[in-house]
Amino acid sequence: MDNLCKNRTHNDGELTIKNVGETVELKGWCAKKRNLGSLVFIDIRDKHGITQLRCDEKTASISSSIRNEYVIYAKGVVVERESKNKNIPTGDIEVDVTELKIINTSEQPPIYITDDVDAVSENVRLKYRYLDLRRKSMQDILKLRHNITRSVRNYLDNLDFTEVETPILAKSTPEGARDYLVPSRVHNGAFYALPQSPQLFKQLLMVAGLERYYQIARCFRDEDLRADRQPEFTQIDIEMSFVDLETLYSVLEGMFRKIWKDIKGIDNLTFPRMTWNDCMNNYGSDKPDLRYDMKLIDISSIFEDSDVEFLKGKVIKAIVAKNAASLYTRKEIDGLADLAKLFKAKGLCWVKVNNDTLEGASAKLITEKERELFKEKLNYENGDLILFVADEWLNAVNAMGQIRIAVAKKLNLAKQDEYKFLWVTEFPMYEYTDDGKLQAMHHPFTAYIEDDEKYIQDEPLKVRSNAYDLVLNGYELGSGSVRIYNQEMQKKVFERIGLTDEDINYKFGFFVEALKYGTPPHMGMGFGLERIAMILAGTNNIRDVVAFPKIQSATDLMNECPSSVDDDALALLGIKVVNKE
RNA sequence: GGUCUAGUGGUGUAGCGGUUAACAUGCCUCCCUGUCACGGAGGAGAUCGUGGGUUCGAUUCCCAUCUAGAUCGCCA
Repeated sequence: MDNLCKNRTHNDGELTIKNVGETVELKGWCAKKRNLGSLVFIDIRDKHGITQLRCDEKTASISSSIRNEYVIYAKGVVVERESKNKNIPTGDIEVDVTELKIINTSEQPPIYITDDVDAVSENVRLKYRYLDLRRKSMQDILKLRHNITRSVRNYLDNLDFTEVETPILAKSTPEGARDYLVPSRVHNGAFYALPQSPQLFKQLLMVAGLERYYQIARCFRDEDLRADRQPEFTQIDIEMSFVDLETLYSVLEGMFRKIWKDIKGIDNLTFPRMTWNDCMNNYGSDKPDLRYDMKLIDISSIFEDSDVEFLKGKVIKAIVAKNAASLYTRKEIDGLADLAKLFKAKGLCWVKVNNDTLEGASAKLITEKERELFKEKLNYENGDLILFVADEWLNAVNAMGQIRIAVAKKLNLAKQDEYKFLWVTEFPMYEYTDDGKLQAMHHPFTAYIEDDEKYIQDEPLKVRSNAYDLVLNGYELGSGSVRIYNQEMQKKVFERIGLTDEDINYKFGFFVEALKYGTPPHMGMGFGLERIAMILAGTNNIRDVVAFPKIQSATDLMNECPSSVDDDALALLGIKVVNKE
């Protein structure tokens, strides 16, 4: 067996017509065997590619017993093929095998290793992830992730950033997402929490004087999963001291320019900015997909004096879906209405434009006089479908934002290979929870815009914060903010959300303490690595860009975690499980 | 926790109130010297997710449940 552990002379993707005549030794997996009787072709595969082995009578006894996914060794001479395969780089040659050995056998694989992903259900792929990852497309994605982080590290290293690892075992924070807890053996009844983000640590590194920090940081959130959300994920985490916001923007834009240049060869990215308020008004979303336009148009003024009760005095937002009238059946429009209702709108109005007349359920709501203004505002043409919602401002924009997305999807407006970044700026500082309590929209260490200080007491929703998101193609890539370094401002922010000194001390004691010791002005941002990878890989499923992902129930189908542990282990931790499944 | 969708040989699908449960691929045996998703002949392999109900009869209809996905809530 020993000689089977020797190096191979070549990998399985590099032999070409230039190598003809050379004696080579290859190793890899049997990807496919084609048995023509006394002549057998075997495709040997490693991470570099596939080479065809030509096995005749000399090796018949071995070749006959080789099955898919056996690990094999082949020695032979590179020869030009009689019939060539233009589809693979090694298609001009084959190896005329003189020596063939089985290094390892394989059970019949539950999945066939092919790049036709649809050939296997995702659950089977996830259960046998190590086989799934043999597929070239999956290995390409792992390399893509590697290339992203490599670009990030290269870029930030050149700008004098220091990568620092922050703890995985940390202190539970009482706000935000649910924490994953880890029981302490030494201190029974006490728990570590896995970090939701390195937020507090990176700010402490600014207090410490690192000035420029980054980390490819693993984060954990015990919340329900989504197509773009995993309970553990990786954040490109960045923080800077002694810079202004423009500098931060340009550093971060430069990082994305480098990533896209390195990976896609694209160097014409632009980074427009829009305030949160404009964004909500124009697109009904704080993460709009700008690959298509179809802005929300405000037509409230047209119906100010309407006799129709549910239009009068309401905020009315409309979209014009170009040439969509004939594409939507009544039933499909009803589906859109259901969607609008799901987002708290009371209903959805629609009209189709046909020969300059308005047709459809809502046409009768619009008087002759209003029609002129309607036409002028919306600038519609024959064949267009007009959809609008009348409601309170937030409900109207939210609902129409969702309608805009749904219509764009049906009309296939977004191009796969287009990349539209957007900075969304000036997020509100505060928001109300469902039970009527005021809370910080981002986090309570975010600085507000000083001009708005006058609103804090009486009109807190008008206070804008120095928080910003970077959005790409409808995904939130990351968010960040200018942090509070001024004790007075911090006090005001805490006070307004009703935190007493006691609360503050209990929740953020060590952190607030640290900020008292000469905190420099600082700001930063965190980006979801998986979302970046998803977009670059052209997938809309985060599991595709994670080597060993968890499914919607937060379990791992391969290693079957989480799992119960034996009573001794629990006793050591002072833990008793009450409702054991 | 809510809503919607799906569960049929190893894998991917079809089907239907009464079928020998179909097809492809994979697997096994045999034939084949130019294949490359090789081809040809034959064969094995499925209590149709689970439990109840309706029915003379259920894989099919109904209810429950489990599992998976999408989504709302949630994700400061």
